[in-house]
Amino acid sequence: MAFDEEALDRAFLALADPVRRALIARLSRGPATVNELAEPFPITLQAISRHISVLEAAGLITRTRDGQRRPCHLAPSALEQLTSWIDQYRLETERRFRRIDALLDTVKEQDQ
Amino acid sequence: MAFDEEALDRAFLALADPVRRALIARLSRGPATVNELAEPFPITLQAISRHISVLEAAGLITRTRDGQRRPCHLAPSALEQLTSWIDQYRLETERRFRRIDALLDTVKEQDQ
DNA sequence: GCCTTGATCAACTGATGTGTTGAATATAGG
DNA sequence: CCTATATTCAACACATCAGTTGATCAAGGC
Repeated sequence: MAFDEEALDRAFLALADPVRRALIARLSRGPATVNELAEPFPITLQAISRHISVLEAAGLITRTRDGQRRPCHLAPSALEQLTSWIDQYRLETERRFRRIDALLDTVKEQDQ
Repeated sequence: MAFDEEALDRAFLALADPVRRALIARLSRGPATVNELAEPFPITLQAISRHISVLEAAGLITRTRDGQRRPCHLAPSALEQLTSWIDQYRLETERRFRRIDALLDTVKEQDQ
């Protein structure tokens, strides 16, 4: 289930916020409930709840049910798809740079 | 020069738009001017010019000068920093998953 | 049943993003 | 010089985002 354009929009937009990135950092160390996630932040629980919804809609986290709690879990496969998207262009550019360097070396050889 | 929080905001926000991602895809195949970049899109040149400014402010592209043209070049090192940011949390999560799997295997052994 | 706790929904505000049009700047080229 | 080309600036409209407060829903514990 590769990301379509709208899913990429949602995923990158989700990462474009320091609070949501901090939530991801926290979740990389293990699952947590909404209350646990909200605790370190100076903003309301409702604001954190909405940040979590954004991360979930972006596919970056999943949620389970534990009584009245809704624990959040990081979704590493979604993160992996984002790095793949970025890397395809980064690697293409780096390959191109290497080809240019090689060409310049060839010209320099002929110059001698 | 690692990305600080605001630089991450700008970089991920820059990627959270299909036009800007298409510009990056185009630039991965080589440098291009504003006019060249704008050509495939149904929006105004000014809108593309601003998208390019966003990419430049995010550090994802650099610009040179060629007479009246301002060619754009993709900056692979900035892309690399973004994948590094994502990967630190993805890899931590995957390590944690493996530890849990190993623990479950141990329990299963003892159960037999 | 009833109150508490965990979490979400709804409505509103202020800030920011994305597009437009029209004007301005700067370099190229005859 | 003068005009055409490449690009940007400025001002505006419209949509979306991030935060707030107040109300609501759902599950637990007694």
